[in-house]
Amino acid sequence: MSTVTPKKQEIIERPRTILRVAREIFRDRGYLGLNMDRIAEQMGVAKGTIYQHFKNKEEVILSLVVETLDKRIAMFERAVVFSGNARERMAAVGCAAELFVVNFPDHFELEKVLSCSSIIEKTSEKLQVLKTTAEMKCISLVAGLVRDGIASGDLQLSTNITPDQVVFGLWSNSYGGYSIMESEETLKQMGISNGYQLVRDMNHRLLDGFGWTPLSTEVDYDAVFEQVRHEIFSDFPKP
Amino acid sequence: MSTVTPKKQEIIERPRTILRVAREIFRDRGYLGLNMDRIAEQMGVAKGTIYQHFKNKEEVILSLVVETLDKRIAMFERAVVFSGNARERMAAVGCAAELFVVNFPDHFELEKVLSCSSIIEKTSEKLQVLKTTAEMKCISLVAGLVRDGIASGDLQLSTNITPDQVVFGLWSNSYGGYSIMESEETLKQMGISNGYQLVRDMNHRLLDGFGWTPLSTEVDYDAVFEQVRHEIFSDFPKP
DNA sequence: TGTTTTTTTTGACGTTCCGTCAAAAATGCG
DNA sequence: CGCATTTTTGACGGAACGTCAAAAAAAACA
Repeated sequence: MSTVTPKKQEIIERPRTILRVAREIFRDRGYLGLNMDRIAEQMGVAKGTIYQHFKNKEEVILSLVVETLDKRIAMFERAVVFSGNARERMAAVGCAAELFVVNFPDHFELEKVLSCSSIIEKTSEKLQVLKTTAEMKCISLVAGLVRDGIASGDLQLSTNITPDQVVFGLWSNSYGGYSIMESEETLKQMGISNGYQLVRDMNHRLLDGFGWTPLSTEVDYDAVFEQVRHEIFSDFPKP
Repeated sequence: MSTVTPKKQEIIERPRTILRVAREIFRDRGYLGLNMDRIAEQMGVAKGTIYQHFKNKEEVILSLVVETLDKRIAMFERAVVFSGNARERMAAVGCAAELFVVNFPDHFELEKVLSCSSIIEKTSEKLQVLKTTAEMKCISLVAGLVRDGIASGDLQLSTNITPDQVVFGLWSNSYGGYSIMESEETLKQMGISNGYQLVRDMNHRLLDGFGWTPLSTEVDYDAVFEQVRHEIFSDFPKP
């Protein structure tokens, strides 16, 4: 017999509470300011209690990332059904990706922490799979658009290039661009004022390089971007 | 009067020794295995001695990065004078960048550690400038090639795009690509076997997107890559 | 309701690593 | 050689991680 006593309920909700508090601390005090004692203190429980839900600090970090990845999936799913041709829908995904980065800035920071050597190794296989699965979900959504482009005849890929590889290119470019943008000093010295716009442009140029019509030199995809932002993502603050 | 006693000499050489030992430890035991006590032990000196040359652990990391950045500059300088048109010389730089990543794998790891929030803030302004300067040197070398392309008429940039922005695109794409490649699981699931080749291809496509002739669809830049590797970088192990 | 069993919480503890600093050792100079 | 200066040392305080036996709370039972 399993009745849900208030106590049980509290325990069930605890992991989410821990993550909520952890994210707040990370936002306010950065990675170095985020520690298990602080989470416990902020929650009004002892440290040992946290360790009943998370094996270690790294699992807290990874869980935060997975949590936000799910939000990104939801945004991508909204974007891919934008009404327009394949390249326009791809621009819609670009809009989703940008809004995601702007609205969940801690996600990107946390991803970078995870990417440091020997951090992810401390986490459980199960949680790692959760992350990879979420990533693959995003990738397959975008790859679907590439296939749509091929199906509609707007894109012809040479035989040695797969849709996944095109996705890899877009992902590389975006991930790299957003990473480099973090170093404001470098950006300033390069005379770049609007990094987001630039990442967008580079993605367009990349797709142009594959000959995916209509080319960005023929169509104003920035207009599409604005349209997507208003029609689909009006619930997100403007960048 | 300043005679160089053996003792003085030893002290002068110490910073380099520290970095050499630190790099060895990092290679062997990763970031978490690299600590000040270990460096001291490995060198046969007390920990306090290390702190006479480096303010803290973060400065050791940053110094390692600057040290390797200088090697990258040297490689880029060799690449840009490859005999060929501007796009071929750009391919030569791509070859240099790839050989650098392959031959100094710890550099990339260290860069990622540095990019974690609140790490770089612990280092001195002076050292940070050293890093930015080294980066800018690489950027300007590549930007020079873009200008060469424009000068020779092979590339026409729209008025709202600067050479530096093109460099930003190549850099984003490469940095992002190499980062994503670290996660072998994701790569495998995407069915990507040769990540380096892919990064190369994406860079070519990006430049194609800018209409920089001769396009990669017309010329086999992989052949140029091989030529550069043999003629200029024969002293580096094959990838 | 009172007692016993099970579950949950606690926080002191051992450990690791950082960065410091007063004392000790080594060096250089007259 | 003796003394002043420079350099080295490693014990120490502090911060954070993760553990675990003991205490407290909750649940089960009578």
